[in-house]
Amino acid sequence: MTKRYWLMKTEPDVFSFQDLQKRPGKKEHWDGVRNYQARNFMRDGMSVGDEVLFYHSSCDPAGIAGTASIAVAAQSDPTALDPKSKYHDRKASPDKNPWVMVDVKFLREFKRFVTLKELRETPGLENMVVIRRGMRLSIQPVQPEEFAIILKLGET
DNA sequence: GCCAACGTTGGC
DNA sequence: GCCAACGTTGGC
Repeated sequence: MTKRYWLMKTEPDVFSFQDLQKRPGKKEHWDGVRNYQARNFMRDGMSVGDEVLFYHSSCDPAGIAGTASIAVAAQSDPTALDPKSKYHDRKASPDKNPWVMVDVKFLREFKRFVTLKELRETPGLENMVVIRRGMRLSIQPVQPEEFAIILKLGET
């Protein structure tokens, strides 16, 4: 299977790229996704080895901190079944849990944080999902050409 | 803190 | 199955 590219959003106050780097094995479960479109990307699209732009949202400035990879493909998300979790879904049950998570592994921190403003201004990124008005999807596909352009921005 | 955009919920 | 109300996201 060919490698795919993704963008994954997180609020750095909750879980940042630096937090990921500090985790054992630099890996963490990407749990708590409760949107079907994002779930479908994880479940149907993501494979081990896919590369991810790690996006910080709801902060100033918003933008991409670095890259990660998919370490484990979609698996059942146990937080949906945990009444104590803030991601608990009362409609989910062990034999019918609609929610999945993947494991994400820290790959490389950019030399330079690439802001959303810069994404908007960079030729070749005009069709990126993340710059679309009103776009709230927390997991988005990224074109290989877009990924390459952003890598170059982050490393120079 | 504002508010536009969007997804979800629930009454009918 | 429609759609108004509501809640959330997230840039500014």
